[in-house]
Amino acid sequence: MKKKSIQIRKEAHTECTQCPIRKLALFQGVAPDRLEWTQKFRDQQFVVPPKVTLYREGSLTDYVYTLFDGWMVMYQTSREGKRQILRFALPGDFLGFQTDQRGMVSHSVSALSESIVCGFPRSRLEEMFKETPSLALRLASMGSRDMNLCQHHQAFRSRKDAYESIAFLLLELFHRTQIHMNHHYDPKTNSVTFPLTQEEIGDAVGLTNVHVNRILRQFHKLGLINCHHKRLHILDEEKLSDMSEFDKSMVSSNPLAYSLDQ
Amino acid sequence: MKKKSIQIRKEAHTECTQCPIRKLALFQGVAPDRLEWTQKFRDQQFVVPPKVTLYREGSLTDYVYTLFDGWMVMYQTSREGKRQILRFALPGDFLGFQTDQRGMVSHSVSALSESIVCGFPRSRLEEMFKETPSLALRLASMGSRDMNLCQHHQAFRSRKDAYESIAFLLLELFHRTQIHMNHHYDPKTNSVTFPLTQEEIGDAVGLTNVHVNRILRQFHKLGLINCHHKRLHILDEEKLSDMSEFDKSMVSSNPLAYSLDQ
DNA sequence: CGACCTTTTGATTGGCGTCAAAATCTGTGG
DNA sequence: CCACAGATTTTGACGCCAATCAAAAGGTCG
Repeated sequence: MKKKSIQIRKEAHTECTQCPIRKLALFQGVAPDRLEWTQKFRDQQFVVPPKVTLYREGSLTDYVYTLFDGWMVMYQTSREGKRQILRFALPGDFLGFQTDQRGMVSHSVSALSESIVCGFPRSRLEEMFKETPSLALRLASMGSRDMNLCQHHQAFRSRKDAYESIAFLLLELFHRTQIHMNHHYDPKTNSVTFPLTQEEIGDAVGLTNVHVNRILRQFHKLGLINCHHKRLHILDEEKLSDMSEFDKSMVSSNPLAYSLDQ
Repeated sequence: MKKKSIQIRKEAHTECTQCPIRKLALFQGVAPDRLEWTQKFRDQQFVVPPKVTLYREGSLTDYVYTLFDGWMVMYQTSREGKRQILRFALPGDFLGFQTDQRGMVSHSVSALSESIVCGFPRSRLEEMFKETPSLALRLASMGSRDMNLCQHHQAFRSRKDAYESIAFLLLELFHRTQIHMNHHYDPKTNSVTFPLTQEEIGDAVGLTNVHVNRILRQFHKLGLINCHHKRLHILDEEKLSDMSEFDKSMVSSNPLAYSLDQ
């Protein structure tokens, strides 16, 4: 196990332009004066190199995080040491809020590609909610989106075969990538950067890498996708969407309760 | 399809002693004066007869609910009309907060046994959060518990075989029932009331009723459980717990972030 | 160039779905 | 209290999707 230590960036000021907090989903729609106020709480930015773990399941974390750039995985480790991927975190996602009743996070988070995260002291969350109640609602709403996705996976797990599961995951990531990482999207080829290995896809949808490979080859043969060199081309979104019952609205970044949104 | 209309109880005052709001998980730990204040928002109590739907997926609900008494199911309906059970709601559970980005609830809720729910206007949630920020945190925490459970199911879905899935569900319900429905628990026989059919179990864990039956018969033969007449006896919790990697802490009712709890 | 990771392909196995039918339980009306 | 209809449980035979085992063929990076 390679284990580099996490680097802490000095002087967050210079980073602001690179990663304007304004663009992050969590803070969208918060009034500008409030926004400045929340900036006070911003604590430290980290660079997390690939394969390095941000936090490990079972630990008592003092921080919650916002992912600024990069791809990360949220996973649990089974008794036998196998990695169970819960979901992939993309820029704008919030990490580490969920804990069990002892305050321990229930999953680990590692970087797939070099990632930049922003830490926020957990102890100040309540203070922040008091000042900016809409933030609490927004956090809850992001939680709802995650919950909806998670529930969807749970509900359709055994009804879905390998084709459906994989098609769904590809579309989910394809769309989520476009929402917050437009610079990675190439409209000419309808493709996005896609750093996952087939094994990681398998760990996410609950299939072996071998079977994932068979399905992907099929998709390629049928002219639905083209996936090479860390780049995913969607050639026939229509068909993929049909076979997986994928609904864009499920990955929308702003699932706020309607009556609270006005 | 039988379809009785939902009865609305007049004069909530008389119900207070029956279903003291003080005991509900959502309001545990809230200061008494605040508690009175939240009572203002309590709106209507409903009795939902068995098989009647409280709300249907895709609707714009004006209320969120707390389940006071009874068993309910949260489910989604697939394209082919099959019911996909997400989870079972037990007294103390909060229902209907999650919505998608259009404000529509993503699941339906129906009563398994005669149930009593308490409606709360969604439009007043923000107001309430402002007055009582800890309530927002508590709501988020309950959401975290659900999310943890949901994630667990998602993560281990394909690693778990039928034995493990069913053992886990039985233990989950066994413990959750004890938390809020102690009057249903019989320490003599280590049993609880258990209104689920084998088909409902199957819909929840993603197996056919036929296969659920085979597994339950096995469990019975091995002396692990005894399930008859709407009553579940746990005979060998040790073995069930081992085989399903069940952890009591996952269903604990008070999963509040540790650093916020003081 | 060599070690290691990832992708690809084939052969075999097994868990669970599907289909079918019988047995048992439940409750409702006469 | 019995009778009967519908729901639920139980059991058997058979088939298929994806796991497992094995091994070869690229790819990538130091």
